[in-house]
Amino acid sequence: MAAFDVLHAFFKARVTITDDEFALMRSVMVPRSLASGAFLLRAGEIAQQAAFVANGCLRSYTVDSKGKEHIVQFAPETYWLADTTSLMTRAPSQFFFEAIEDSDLLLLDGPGHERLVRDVRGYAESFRTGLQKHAAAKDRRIVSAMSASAEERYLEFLNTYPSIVTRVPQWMLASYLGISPETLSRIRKNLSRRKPRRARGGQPSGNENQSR
Amino acid sequence: MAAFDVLHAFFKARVTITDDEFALMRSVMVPRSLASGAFLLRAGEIAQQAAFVANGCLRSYTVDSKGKEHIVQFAPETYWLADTTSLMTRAPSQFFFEAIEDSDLLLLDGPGHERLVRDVRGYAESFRTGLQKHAAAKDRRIVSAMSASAEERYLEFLNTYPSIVTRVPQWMLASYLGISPETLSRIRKNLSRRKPRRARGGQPSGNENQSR
DNA sequence: CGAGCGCTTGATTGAGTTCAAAAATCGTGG
DNA sequence: CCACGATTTTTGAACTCAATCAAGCGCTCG
Repeated sequence: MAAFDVLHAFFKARVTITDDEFALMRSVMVPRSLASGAFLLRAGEIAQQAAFVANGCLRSYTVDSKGKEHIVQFAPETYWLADTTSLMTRAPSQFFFEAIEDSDLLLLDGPGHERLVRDVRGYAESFRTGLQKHAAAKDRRIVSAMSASAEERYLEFLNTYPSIVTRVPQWMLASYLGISPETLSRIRKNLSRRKPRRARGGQPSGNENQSR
Repeated sequence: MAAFDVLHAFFKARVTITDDEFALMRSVMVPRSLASGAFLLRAGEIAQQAAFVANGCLRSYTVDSKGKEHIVQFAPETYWLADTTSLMTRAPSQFFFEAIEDSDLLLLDGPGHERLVRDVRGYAESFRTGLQKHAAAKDRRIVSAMSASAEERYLEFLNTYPSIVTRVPQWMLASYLGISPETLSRIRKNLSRRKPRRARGGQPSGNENQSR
């Protein structure tokens, strides 16, 4: 599906938006494609715009003082990705935004965002609720990182983002969960022993139980 | 200092605000005092308002599935405290907000907030930058929780919130850092051996260097 | 077709937890 | 102001989870 169609579907599913309003969005957002492995932003650069992921998937990560990568977020289709701190303060970013699949993005710079907040009611609304959900998710992740075991965190992730698990390499998942690839491999082995996997060619089981 | 004076100082230090605007804020925010140990919000209740802490200190915490407490945030004077999720969705909160010192608050309900966002330029501005800073702090805490050792996290906290360390009991600090009280005690012992503390009353003995 | 990358498996190690109990500190009533 | 009980904090010992180090295997992609 074309990038702007994904965007349109995204908003129609959440808020009411007129054709005029969408035309405005279309005029301020700039399409851009990234090949898998290409970067939208590197640490040290100053972020120029936020991105709506229409197709594909990106990851954002930091590199800590010991040179180790830590994945902060995955952003598959219909996710937004931005370093708002760098964007607003013009300070160098701490993050890398890298496409991990061939991806289509729609970019929105600071003035464009202001324009949409002012002139597109549904945008402002969706932006606000998005921030709020995002903040709540971060709180949960903090508590989970500090209190849950590696296996519990993996199972949580499985429940919360079932679609992502199948798309990203295991070592990225491990990085996101804050565990070593070896540990994740062992966790999966244990789980598949205890709760045996459905056979690999069989009927679609249909039970992707929805998270809340 | 009286609660509204603290609020006034808070805004004057960050944005420009007219007397009329501040009069409006005064009219929509409701003072409330909490004795140490009293709750502003309990898990299961629906949050009714955000709070500005003018004096004292609160903590917010959740209780996980195993019945263990996890402190999510400390809120000393000039901090804001709110469960925006519960506030906006009218869903039961996951959090407890408890005063850990006798505290003076100024409460702001949903409509009051909307009013201020609309009519007080500086409020909307400060609200937005506040959200942004808060989100960035959470990202840092996530990465830190996943990558740093207990000692590193403690030192980070010491640097970031030096004033809080002296005010809260150690077991609360441990809960915030996601480590056991015993571990925090041992960390402090090690640090004071390595980077000797000023002596408590007696002669400084000189050489504490009995390394392991 | 070979090299490298990702995943697995095993062995070892270490940071941090848990359990238990002593020592220090705090607050409250007499 | 002191004493007593209740929290906190400290200390010790055993144990656990997950990291690290080290091979080995199987793909794929160049």
